[in-house]
Amino acid sequence: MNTTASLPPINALTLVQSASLSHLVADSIEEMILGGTLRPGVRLNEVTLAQQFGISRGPLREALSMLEGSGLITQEKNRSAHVRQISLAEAADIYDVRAGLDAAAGRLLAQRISDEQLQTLRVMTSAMHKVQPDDVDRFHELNLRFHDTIVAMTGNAVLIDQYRKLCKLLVLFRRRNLMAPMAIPMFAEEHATIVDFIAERDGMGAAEALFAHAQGGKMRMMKDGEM
Amino acid sequence: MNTTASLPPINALTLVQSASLSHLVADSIEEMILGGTLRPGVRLNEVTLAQQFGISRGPLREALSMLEGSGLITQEKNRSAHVRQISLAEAADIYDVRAGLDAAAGRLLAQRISDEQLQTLRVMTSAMHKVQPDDVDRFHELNLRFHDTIVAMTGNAVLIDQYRKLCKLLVLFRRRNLMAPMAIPMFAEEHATIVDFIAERDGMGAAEALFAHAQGGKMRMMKDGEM
DNA sequence: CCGTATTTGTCCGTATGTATG
DNA sequence: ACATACATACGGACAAATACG
Repeated sequence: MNTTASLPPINALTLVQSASLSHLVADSIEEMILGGTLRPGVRLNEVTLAQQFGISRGPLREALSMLEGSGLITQEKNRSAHVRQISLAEAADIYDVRAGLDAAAGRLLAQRISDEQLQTLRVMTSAMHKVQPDDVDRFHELNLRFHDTIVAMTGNAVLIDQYRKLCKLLVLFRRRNLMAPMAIPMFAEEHATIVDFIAERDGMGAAEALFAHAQGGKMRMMKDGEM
Repeated sequence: MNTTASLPPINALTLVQSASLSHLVADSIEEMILGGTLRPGVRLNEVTLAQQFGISRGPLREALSMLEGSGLITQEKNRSAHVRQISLAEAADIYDVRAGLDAAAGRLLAQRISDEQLQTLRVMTSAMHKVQPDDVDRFHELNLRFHDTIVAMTGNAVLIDQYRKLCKLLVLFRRRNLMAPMAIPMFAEEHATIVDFIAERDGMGAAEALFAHAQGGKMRMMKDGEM
């Protein structure tokens, strides 16, 4: 039992006892970062954070160690931890790696996709075709889900893990993913093409299409960055 | 000052003050794992380890948290940490992801390689052609270095980081990388082909060749595993 | 299956050195 | 140069879970 007051902290850390406190807190901080409560560059004071969560410094420091490993925060010796800031150049690097993982996922999935999975992808692409041309947010969400689904369908836990970690990092990049409304139909069309390659079991074609598709996204991001 | 004895522990943790104790210890444990001092499956007792390093449990637990994040150890609540064991299926997954990163690296490098870098790669491939057919270990080392060099030459820090983490994980796979001596010339030839693609700035060709090359390695590994 | 020993998870107090205004 | 805030690390403590005989 806690000897301290342990009033209901920021998030409900209770209820789940399957994971250790440090894991719970790490997940909680991660949510706060990804959700925008803790913005990039924000300083993370150990005592303050520990008090907010109603825990001691020990588990909190362990949580910070984990978060540093996943790249969500940075730590320098004897200096406070900070929520990581991703520069334009770093974001470009992440985009490139993610493109590589996208391509790998497509290639692998083309070797092993089931009819049912294919059906799911088809439903997703048709849904994207129906998005209102000005509903950029909606399309952006569907786009992320489409690519995540392709990765998830490979069943490769290592790939899924790495891919999602990269996606999380991109949230730390300051610029919002601006997508020109007129680019939406083209994007939807590219998705359909990708699914076609996978359906034909053309791993190479799928990989190429996915990489090019991702590179297109990167280019738009870079262009925004220069402005 | 240390109030404890702090006799020279297993490794020399002193001298470097740029990183925190937990980082130093994490690196040290990582070395012990990769070097074979700590074999897969070995139980890691907190107090014992802490005593061996001459530190307290706090920093040691932080180090373990980091190592869990990089996949070198596993932790379950209320149970000792263990050096991770990689199953055949997991190794296969890792091989696939690494193949994807290899392909991505080749594709990126084809876009930006310098003449000097190209020269370096050519030297490496010619060195591989000259390896004695029975010197499997030597070739294996050159092989790892060749691929690491391609990745490193991209200058993409994220890619380099992920790639090397995956390579480390494969060390935890129990089976040694058996390579049939007769396969060596073929491997060397494939490397030469890959460099040719990169030299021609054919990113797609390089990616395909690298992925196929890596898949070949995976196949041999899987076959050994089944025996 | 039970009782005991071990080990982890967590907290607290404290000392020390490093950064910051 | 000084004071304050803070991170780093130590050590002791104890409950609870686990491992063991």
